[in-house]
Amino acid sequence: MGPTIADVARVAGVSRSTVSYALSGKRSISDETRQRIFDAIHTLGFTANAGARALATQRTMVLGLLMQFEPDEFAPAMLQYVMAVTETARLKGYDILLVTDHDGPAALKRITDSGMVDGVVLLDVLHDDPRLPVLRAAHQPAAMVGLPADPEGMDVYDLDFGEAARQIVDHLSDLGHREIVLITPPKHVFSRGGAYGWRFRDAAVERAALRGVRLMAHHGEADTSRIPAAVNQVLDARAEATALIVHNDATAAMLPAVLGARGVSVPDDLSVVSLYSADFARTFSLPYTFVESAPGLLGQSAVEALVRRIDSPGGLDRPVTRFIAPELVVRGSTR
Amino acid sequence: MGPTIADVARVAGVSRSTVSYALSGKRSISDETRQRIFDAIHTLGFTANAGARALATQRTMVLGLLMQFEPDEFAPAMLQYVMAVTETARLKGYDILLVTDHDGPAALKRITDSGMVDGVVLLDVLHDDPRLPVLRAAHQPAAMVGLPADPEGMDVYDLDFGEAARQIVDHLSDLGHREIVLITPPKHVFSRGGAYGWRFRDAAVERAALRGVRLMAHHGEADTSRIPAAVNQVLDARAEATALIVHNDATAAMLPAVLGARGVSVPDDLSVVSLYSADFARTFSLPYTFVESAPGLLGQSAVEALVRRIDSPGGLDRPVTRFIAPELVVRGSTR
DNA sequence: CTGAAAGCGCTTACAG
DNA sequence: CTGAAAGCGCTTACAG
Repeated sequence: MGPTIADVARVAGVSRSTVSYALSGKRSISDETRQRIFDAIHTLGFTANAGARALATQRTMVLGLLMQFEPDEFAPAMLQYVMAVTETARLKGYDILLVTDHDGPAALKRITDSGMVDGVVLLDVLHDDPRLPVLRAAHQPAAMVGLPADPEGMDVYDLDFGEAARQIVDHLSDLGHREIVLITPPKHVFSRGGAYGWRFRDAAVERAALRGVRLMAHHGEADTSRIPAAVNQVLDARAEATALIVHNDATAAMLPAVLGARGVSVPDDLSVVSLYSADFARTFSLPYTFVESAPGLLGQSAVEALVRRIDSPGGLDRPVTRFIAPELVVRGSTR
Repeated sequence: MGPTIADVARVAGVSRSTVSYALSGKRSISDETRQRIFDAIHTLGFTANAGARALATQRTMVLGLLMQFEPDEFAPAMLQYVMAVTETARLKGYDILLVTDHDGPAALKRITDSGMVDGVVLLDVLHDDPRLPVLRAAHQPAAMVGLPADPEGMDVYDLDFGEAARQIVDHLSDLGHREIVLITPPKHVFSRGGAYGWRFRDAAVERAALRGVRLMAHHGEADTSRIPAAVNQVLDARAEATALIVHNDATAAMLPAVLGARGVSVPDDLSVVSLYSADFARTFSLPYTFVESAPGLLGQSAVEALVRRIDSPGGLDRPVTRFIAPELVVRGSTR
């Protein structure tokens, strides 16, 4: 195809190894020689072949990004992870192989065994994620977003959902609310093993009890077309509730329309707090007080940890589970 | 790292070439030998190294997907292209290298010159797209979604926006509407060179003139937080209008809330037609009559064309520009 | 039906 | 400061 390192060597009148060293800077080269080499590189338009380099160095400079677009998932939020991951990877010199196969374990095995990537980022890790056994067998560096049951040996980054729930309940309780409704992620998120669902809910329930507040949790509706009816139903059933916590992107996105149609004004009739990213709020023009879910920070942290681990193969530092501290952003939807 | 083809050969008691041929099926092998080979492969857990294979075959089985997440873009719609592209690629045996660099031409040159991919899919191609010169110089198979000024030598897939506009105008005109407002993509889409903006608008204007209908085009607002005000302003200025055409995802997503707040009921007070994908409509629970923008079909077609071209390097068939025929889906938001 | 060997395009000890 | 050579792990003509 394009020119090879041999062509550059010939034009510059040096050996291939010298060209290689000029490229990598791994040994000193006389100014004059280096000049000739880079001139040759320029006139030929040479770029090193990635495959050959990977074969020789055992490094592909590619990271795998494993995610699944569940058909029943609310996709817009996923995109923010993708953006953060690809951007951070590029900053560190890596490209991203995007893997969305329905069969996650098989896909992971494929890209890992064939040496296509130097490491993998797993998104939306489940409590008992079927990809983890594959990962452990593969002995590939990995970083994940989402807390598995057994994070041993893995770098895990996730929001501290428990703390997020406590902050929100405290905030509402401090304001005097005594009847709170919580809309959690849809049922299938729980049964699939999305731990963030019950980590948030259980902490909210516990904290509410501690503070003498009544908090009732309801599953959010997965089918967007049925969300308005579902929200209305919950609100009807809990007429005494003065505050609503929404831990579900799809419901949050539709809430202004639903509450508007219902004639409920926020925060006069109802205080509302949600959990999502500021970007998400902007896209959907959501005005609610919220806890930042920090997809950008999580994606970035995961990639940085992964790259660090790739760079120190010995494993200098032990793998960590790190919880991002949640941050409550008051926007005036509560009183 | 893992076992190599040499390990398999040794265990099976054959030569490396025989193992390779057993894998590829490119020459006949005795049943007994093949059995021994696959046994060895299984017990060793062998998977061919992708880099080595790519170096030998000049094929990486990876496609580059080039897209930009413009900060001012409404991202949710982008995701549907990504899903269609990755899914179709996998079906054809390819993986996807996701490239989102802000400097598109440089990124394209990088992955192309280094031989990381066998071909590229360009999304959101502009009228005078700076990536095209790079592509032509690279001599890499490519397929694009979005119509460039000069598609010569390129496989281009795009919706027939002109026809979409005509169908919509005809539909409204047939229903008796004589005053129509069109909200186009934001101004920056036009100045950036997103041809779909003016292809739709110009066709709508022309068709309206032909049918004796007044049609006023207004740029959509890019800043989501300012969309409600912008829509209200347009509607105030065109109080006589009985129909609204929305060619802007962000505005469409917020339209139910905006019209609801305004007390406008559809289709009694105003007929509404939009242009988006059915998936998008579902995500945002949009009830409007619309023309399907077909991101799934476009992404799939582009990948299939790309793979075809990769497989027939001679270039058996000439590159084509193919417009997907738009399809009007009546949902009862017009009368 | 099978094997020995060259080659894909790099990197990196080993020598000088 | 620079070069010759081996090696990374595959594939594929060339021979038999």
